[in-house]
Amino acid sequence: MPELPEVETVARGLRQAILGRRIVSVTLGKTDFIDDPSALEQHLPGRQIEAVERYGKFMLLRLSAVHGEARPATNGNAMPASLLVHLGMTGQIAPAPAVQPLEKHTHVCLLLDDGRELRYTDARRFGRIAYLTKALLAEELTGFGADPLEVSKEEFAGRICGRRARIKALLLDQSVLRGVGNIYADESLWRAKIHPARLGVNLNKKQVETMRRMLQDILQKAIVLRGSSISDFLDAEGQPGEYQRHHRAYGREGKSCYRCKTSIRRAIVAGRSSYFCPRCQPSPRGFAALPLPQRGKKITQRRRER
DNA sequence: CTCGATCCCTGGACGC
DNA sequence: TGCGTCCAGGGATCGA
Repeated sequence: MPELPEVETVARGLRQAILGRRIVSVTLGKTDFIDDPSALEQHLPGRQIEAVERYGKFMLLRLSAVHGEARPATNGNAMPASLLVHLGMTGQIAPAPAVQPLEKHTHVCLLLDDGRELRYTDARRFGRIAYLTKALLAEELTGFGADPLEVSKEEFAGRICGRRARIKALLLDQSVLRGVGNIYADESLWRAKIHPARLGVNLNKKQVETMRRMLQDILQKAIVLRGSSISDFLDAEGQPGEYQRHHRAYGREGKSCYRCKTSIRRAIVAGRSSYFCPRCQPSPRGFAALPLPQRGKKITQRRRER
């Protein structure tokens, strides 16, 4: 669930909290989501966290070179490096006093030089952590698409127009745009009044540009509100975001459209639940929404809104 | 090139 | 109360 705004929020929090700290030691729990667990234990201690960056849905902790002791500098392992962190669905990363009891599903603890630990918890372990040298990082980041916040009108059009894939699939494709996930795809499609199942090739220039502007506007507003907390997203200070209060489509099946009062419907597009207004966002020929679930379902969520 | 299906994983919602 | 089932979904992978 963490998408661009949530990851940006976490990265900003981390920047405030741990910049300049040195990693003293590494403790690992389950490691099946870590590229090379022993590389963390071997190469993180002694390095300083010099920067925290976001790249799409990834966070990059930039690490200093290892200095001091003469170390065999094989494979550039004493050189500056990065810790790549993807939060997957349920990943959380935040500093805590080392004496504080561990949350359930804590799988990585980086002891810092100020007595705190940078802790990574992830119930579902859909996240990813990797220690990467400069060369490996460069390789890792090739093939990603444009930053949706920065992408120009021309480049965006170039990446959408002419494609035979559904617009929803294109928005979710990290090699087209980096950082957009299910929530912000649906929200921006609703704002742009475009059905998620429309094909890129069938959208006109004006629609594609509207799509880009709505996407950028929504992402910016979501960052200001520190992202959306649907189930369990918390930022680096352990605070939930507020943007879920502004959702107009995502998760609103059966509720009325904020523009026209028609019931929001759901369909599976690009393998994901997609929420849209059947009136504001007319579907392509022959594309049917899922039947509305009978009353009695999702009482809790229905009541919780606003 | 694009598609859908499948897997990974756990907690929470739901039905009986 | 408790148990089984389904769903959430980013990303990798595979076959069509």
